[in-house]
Amino acid sequence: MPELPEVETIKNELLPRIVGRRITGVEIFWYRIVGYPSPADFASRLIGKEIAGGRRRGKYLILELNGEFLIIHLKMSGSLLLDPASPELKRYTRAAIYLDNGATLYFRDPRKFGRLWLVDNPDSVTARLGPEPLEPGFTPELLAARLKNRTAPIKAILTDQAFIAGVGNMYADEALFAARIHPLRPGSSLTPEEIKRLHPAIQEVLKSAIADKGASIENYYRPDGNTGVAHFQFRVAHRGGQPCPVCGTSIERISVRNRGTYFCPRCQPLK
DNA sequence: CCCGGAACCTGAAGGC
DNA sequence: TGCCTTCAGGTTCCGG
Repeated sequence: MPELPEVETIKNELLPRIVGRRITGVEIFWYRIVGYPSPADFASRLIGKEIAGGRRRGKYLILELNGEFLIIHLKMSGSLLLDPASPELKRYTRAAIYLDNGATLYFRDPRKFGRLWLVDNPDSVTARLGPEPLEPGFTPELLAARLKNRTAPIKAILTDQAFIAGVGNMYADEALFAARIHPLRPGSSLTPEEIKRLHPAIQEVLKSAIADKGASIENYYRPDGNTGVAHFQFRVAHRGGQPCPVCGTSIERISVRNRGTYFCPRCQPLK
């Protein structure tokens, strides 16, 4: 599932190959992946546009098209593939964007949750997002201030995109393990010491995963069709029943807000 | 404002 | 073997 490190990897690997290219054609194979405008307008307005640059905001990829913005969210199972070597990966293509150098950008998404928007102002899509966890503005003090008055489980808070942008299910579990905090602890109950551990833990798990080109759990592929290796570094995420790498206790799996949540009951006690 | 649960999807996995 | 059910999860929407 693409979270911040996966989208960052896609951005890093895709942009050098598409910036400066002009869009010559667009096909939509599943209309509901187009969030705005209508699929027909989306396609006709894209044709002729040049890809001038791009950036990431949370889990969104934003392509700049000289005054307009193509915004992409991969949700659970989406990939952006640029002429992948394996023809197998062209299955589940929901949209194709043809470029003036003969390359094709495939939007692959088996579960059809992904979305594409073509807008004049990116804020119309991303305005609700909280701070970027790897930007200087995300400080321990900001984290502490935002946790006040939050009674939901810390796991649910960390995956709330309005709280922090880009952290999803896997990296929330990894950060809480690194900070030795039980996922069900109410946000406002965290002590100053715990917040001091949690802040760098969030940044470190994200940076480490970016260095490993993302985690290939389920359907994550890089633009060339390769996978990432970050999941081999996971200490608790998706490791239910395996021994904790710190103390050997069996990793537990519980459900928090209907999301699979992995933690070590000994390293992350509820108290 | 904040919290929790349903809905959107479909392939994979498990039960019988 | 095969049908049926359940699960997975990012985000939005809705009710409390």
